[in-house]
Amino acid sequence: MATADTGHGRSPLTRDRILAAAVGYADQNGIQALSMRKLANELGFEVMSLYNHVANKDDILSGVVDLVVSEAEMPPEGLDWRTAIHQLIGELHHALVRHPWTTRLWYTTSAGPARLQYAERLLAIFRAAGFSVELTHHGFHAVNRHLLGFTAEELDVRVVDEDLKGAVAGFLEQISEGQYPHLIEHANHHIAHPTDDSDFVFGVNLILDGLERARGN
Amino acid sequence: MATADTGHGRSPLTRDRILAAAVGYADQNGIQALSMRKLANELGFEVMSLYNHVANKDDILSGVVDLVVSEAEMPPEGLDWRTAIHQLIGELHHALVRHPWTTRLWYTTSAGPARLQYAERLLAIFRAAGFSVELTHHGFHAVNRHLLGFTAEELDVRVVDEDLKGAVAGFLEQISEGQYPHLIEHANHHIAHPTDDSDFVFGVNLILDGLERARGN
DNA sequence: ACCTAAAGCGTACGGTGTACGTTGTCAACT
DNA sequence: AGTTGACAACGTACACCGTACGCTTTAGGT
Repeated sequence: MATADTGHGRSPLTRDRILAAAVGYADQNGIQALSMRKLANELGFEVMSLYNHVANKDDILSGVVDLVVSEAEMPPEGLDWRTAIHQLIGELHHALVRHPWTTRLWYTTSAGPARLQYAERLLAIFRAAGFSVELTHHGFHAVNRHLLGFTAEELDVRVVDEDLKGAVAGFLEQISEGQYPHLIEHANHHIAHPTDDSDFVFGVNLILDGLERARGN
Repeated sequence: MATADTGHGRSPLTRDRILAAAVGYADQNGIQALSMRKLANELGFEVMSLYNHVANKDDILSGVVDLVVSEAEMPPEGLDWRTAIHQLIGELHHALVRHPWTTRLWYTTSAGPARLQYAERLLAIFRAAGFSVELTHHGFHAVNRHLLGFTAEELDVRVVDEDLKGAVAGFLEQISEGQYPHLIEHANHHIAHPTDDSDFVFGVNLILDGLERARGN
């Protein structure tokens, strides 16, 4: 036989197989629907067998986030620093959008190798561009916040989708005629100009421009 | 008797009392420890009695977030727009820090009146300052991202607290000697310069400066 | 004094994560 | 070739979760 098996006619369980199945399940049914039982069932094993390969559910959650992050390609060396940053977090942004449930897991899971590598690279780009440790610190966090926050809000709005006009504008007008005029204006802007990648880029440039001016050039 | 009671010697349950107790419990034990049973026990009632005053647990979670947001005082009218924004989100920042579990609930709960009022006010300040709908849109989201992201990261780091040196720097050096030099530099910066409100303000100004330049003055 | 509507109570159901003891199946060694 | 030991898979069991539903108690209006 080509692969080892357990005698039940299926290849053995693996941490990687478990994590991959978890990502697939979360993509399909949402992260809140993911349970150890359902995941085991998906894989054709019993629940407790998973625990031979992962420590616990938190371990799985941290693992899947890292797996998603690892989908983002690192930019090539030698790029202009602004281009490098745009490429780096653009890649990550797309990975997060492909797996929308990742953002809400970001701050509650521990960082794996892929996330550490991403952070290392982002910091390295700033430093190589001549920014001080101080400004690099601010830039790193600002870019991170933008990445996570933008993606979270984008997906927040996307959930409502077509119901935006009915649910938001209608809801607001119903709650109190004219009490939230700017909120209605804002909602209408969302309807007229759906969020896209150019909004993401705009936010990044807001930060990068500010950093450049902060170091005085 | 001064207040109506149920004959068991305690005043009747109320949505507000439930929400207040939930905030207290979450402050004490963390939001993940909050269950309907524990909350009922805290209040001296049985679980199902809560459901006479709140729709379900999600309703409670949305309610407590709104209660926390309502702690933030609105800035007085007539302020310089930048000062108004700094005051508004500074207040909100402090409210979120007082109840650290709020940030992770932000994007998963539905907005109540306090949150709507906050959004309305923030948008109004931008518009009154003469920003276009378009730039107001970007500004609103950028400031929001900063507020939520900064607070989340700040609390993330605070959890590790004293162990920062041992857990982060030590951990990284152990994982691989010199593989993450910039990450170590970054961690050391965190140790040497603990995050404080000036970092928060720096991030806000990065955004506001960028917006001002974007409209061309 | 009676009736009614609301609030509190208790039980029960289907789900969760995971500890623990048992069983089966390989790999290595005698 | 036979034995043994490690380890993966299994199944049961436990404590907990959110909440549906029916019953009991209470307060207020007549």
